[in-house]
Amino acid sequence: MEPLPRDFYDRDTVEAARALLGCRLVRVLPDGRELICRITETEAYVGRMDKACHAYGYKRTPRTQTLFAPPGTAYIYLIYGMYHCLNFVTEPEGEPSAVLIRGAKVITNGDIIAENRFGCKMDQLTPYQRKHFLDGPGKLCQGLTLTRAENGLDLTDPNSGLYVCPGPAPEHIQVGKRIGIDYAQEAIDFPWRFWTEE
DNA sequence: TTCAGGATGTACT
DNA sequence: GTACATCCTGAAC
Repeated sequence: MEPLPRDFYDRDTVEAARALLGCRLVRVLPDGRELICRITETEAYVGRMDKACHAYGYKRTPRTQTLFAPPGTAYIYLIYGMYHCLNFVTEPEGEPSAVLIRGAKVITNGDIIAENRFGCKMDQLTPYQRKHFLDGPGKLCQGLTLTRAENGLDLTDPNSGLYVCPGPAPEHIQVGKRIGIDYAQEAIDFPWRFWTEE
């Protein structure tokens, strides 16, 4: 399948966050194996005016540098010292904005993802582990072996190791406040989190 | 099913 | 030194 073009990301971040639900996230490992899942949960972050965004007010630091890259770039950072979060840069280059990928469902190679997450095959997981398999940003990155080494990858390049393909849009989309941004004052209440049960 | 606590490193004040 | 776009475990209910 063809990766989504740069145009897909070159637009309003909140729109992009909605549009990404149902799309296929493809991670190509160095050995060529493909881990594919369906995006089920996203959040929008807009540096121009959103206090929850790392690059709020166009703040440029070594970490936020990637947010100023062209749309369709992967922004991956370390959180809480142990986990990583995957984002897709959006809007025209120079507008530091991105969509956080918060959750997904496995489509192919679940056993490899389970190995990355828990060190065992899919069928060894407890019901709890299975139910909450990739329903968090840290879990997703752990399952797909995404770290800061993958920060800056070009999502429109099928050879980059990480790209996104179109998928069926979900029929029902839920909307709510974003998670874990209690410090962000008025931005706490922005309804910029989107998810689907499908 | 919910809850508290700890793990862990870096960015930035 | 403090906060952080988190996750897992184990105990209580």
